[in-house]
Amino acid sequence: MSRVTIRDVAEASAVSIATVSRVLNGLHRGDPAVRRRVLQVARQLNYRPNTFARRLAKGSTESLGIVMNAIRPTTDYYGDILQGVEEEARRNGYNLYFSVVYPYLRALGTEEVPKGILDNSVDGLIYAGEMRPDLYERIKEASLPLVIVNSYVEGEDVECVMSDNFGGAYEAVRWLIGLGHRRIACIVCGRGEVPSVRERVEGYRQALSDAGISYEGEVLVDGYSPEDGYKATEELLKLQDPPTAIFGTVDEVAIGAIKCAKGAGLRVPEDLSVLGVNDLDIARLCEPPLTTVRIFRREMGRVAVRRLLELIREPSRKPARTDVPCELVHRESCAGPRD
Amino acid sequence: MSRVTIRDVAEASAVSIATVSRVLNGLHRGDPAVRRRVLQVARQLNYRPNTFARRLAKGSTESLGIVMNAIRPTTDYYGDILQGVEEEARRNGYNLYFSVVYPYLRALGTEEVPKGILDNSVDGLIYAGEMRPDLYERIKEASLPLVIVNSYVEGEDVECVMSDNFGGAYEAVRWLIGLGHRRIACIVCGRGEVPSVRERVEGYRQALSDAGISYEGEVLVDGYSPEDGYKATEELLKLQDPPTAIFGTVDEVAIGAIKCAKGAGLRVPEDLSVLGVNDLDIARLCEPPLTTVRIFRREMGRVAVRRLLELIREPSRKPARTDVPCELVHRESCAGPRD
DNA sequence: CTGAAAGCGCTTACAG
DNA sequence: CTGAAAGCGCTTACAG
Repeated sequence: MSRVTIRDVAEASAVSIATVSRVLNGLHRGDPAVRRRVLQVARQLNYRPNTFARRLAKGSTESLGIVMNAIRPTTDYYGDILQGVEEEARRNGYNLYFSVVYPYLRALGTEEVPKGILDNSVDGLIYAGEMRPDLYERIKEASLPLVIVNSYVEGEDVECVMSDNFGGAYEAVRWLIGLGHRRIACIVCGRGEVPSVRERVEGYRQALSDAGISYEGEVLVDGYSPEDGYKATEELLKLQDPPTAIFGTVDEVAIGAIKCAKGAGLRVPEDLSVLGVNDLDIARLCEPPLTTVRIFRREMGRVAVRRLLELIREPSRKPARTDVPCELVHRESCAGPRD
Repeated sequence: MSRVTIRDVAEASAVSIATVSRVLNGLHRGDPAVRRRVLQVARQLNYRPNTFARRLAKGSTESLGIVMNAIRPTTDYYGDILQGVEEEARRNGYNLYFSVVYPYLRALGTEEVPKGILDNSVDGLIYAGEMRPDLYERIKEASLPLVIVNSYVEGEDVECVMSDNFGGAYEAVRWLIGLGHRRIACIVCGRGEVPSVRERVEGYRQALSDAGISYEGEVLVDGYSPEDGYKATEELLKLQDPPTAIFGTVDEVAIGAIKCAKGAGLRVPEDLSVLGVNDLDIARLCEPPLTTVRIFRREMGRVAVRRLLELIREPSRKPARTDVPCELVHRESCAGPRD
């Protein structure tokens, strides 16, 4: 690219490269006229320092890496996290390397790990989504500072940023109970195997039991799609004691539940209340608009970067979990039960 | 991070650092036993070459940058482009720097340009979205190889990757005409000021004029949201000769149009056909599911990387435009007109 | 084939 | 305060 180096600037300003370096780094304490001259020459020559030389000399990369493990990193969920991470990284003067872990590569038995992320080109790593064990091992080997977003590693002491899944679910279901509902069902995505969903289910259970309610309304589904929610709702409506409200552990299944209910001739929310989690864009657009537990995804991304920078500065710090609070968003898919 | 250098590996294997370097780069032609030994020692020592030293020595960065200019880079549209770019960059052994240009920074008068992207840390740049003039100037100054996705710079010779907006719109509207529609309206997002929308409108017009139809049905709206589509449709339905079909230049406005029509007591598609462009996730989920012109966003991202690598290898190549073909996706929001 | 050495473009003690 | 010099960790002609 640009072929002008610090040497060119030094010659043209009649000073040493050391002085140029100092001026450019704001470390120059001498004659202001010299300072001004160097700056002007640098601008004139369109000088751009070589990042790699600088990093080699300084020993720090001034870069972070983000790795996302999501079938599709383009949904609101991961996309918003990414944006939060980018914002906060930039605010702190860090570049950001972006990479994706493709689940299908694992299926193929490939050990593919993002090139350049584990090879010293980064001061620390943010990992969003379910952690792959092989990757975790490599990160540990490299003793790379790490923050996981929206997941963690069972039995390992690792820094992570989550939303307050338990609290959010608990509040939401308690509110449903306050509306008069007793028969509240729960659609459990991914068979409840993922931490975030599991925690939401726990919040749901706790709210019921704190209210002295016992109701057998949990349905496990494999995925996270409207179709999954649809099927689960079909089952639920066949129950001898069908629910008056459904808590979907994810907006998508809640939307599938609405579709199914409407197809069965039920009105939402008059005949059936439906509640989601996440507040994706579609939650606002569906009919009726979905009442849901909002998760502050960008904030989670920002917090993750802050934690990571702390970890980089103080590697001995004990890893901890940070919960970003949720918020119940009232829209039109919930009301009191009729009976 | 890792403190073991090529020198350590050399000592432990009793060879020179030159040999280690050759072995590690697959350039070693000597004794296979030596090769094996070096490799083994490197693994044992958990040696990771310092990327920055390597890049400084080689003179190439093996990195690309992607800059996205979107209010929210997390929608399907830009998210999918990003994923395509990441895939193809990785496939070619390149790291990817990610950055966002925030429109509000421009509004604030800030000249904020992604740090580290223009300062030699990248071999080339992919820019998705509307190009900011100040940024374009800086990229030109740095003579950084550039590919723009989903936009271009008026009057400048710049490599770009677009979807075939004209062709996609043309085919879609022609199909609507084949169904028997004559009064086909068009909701023009962003007042038609953005290239992609403008091209879609041109395709719409051409299809009408090729069929000998003249109908005054274009409505300009400011944004790209369902609300914009809703308002536009209110206007259209008040017309003395209301349309029997509406072509939304973007899925979101098409969805707003459906909502408005249903609210006004019209059935979709029986009383009004609605057509979108993009095939976002919501197109499948709304009611009725939206017939739309699918844009292959990931493919656009992949193509952009290929073009960029060509440009890097052959900087004298004349910049050109690549169109990724679209595809009409038939769902349930369109039918023949009643009258 | 292999090693000693120069060089990539910076930063930063170290003298002066 | 400022310059000459060493050093960051690699790659790669250049000799041998």
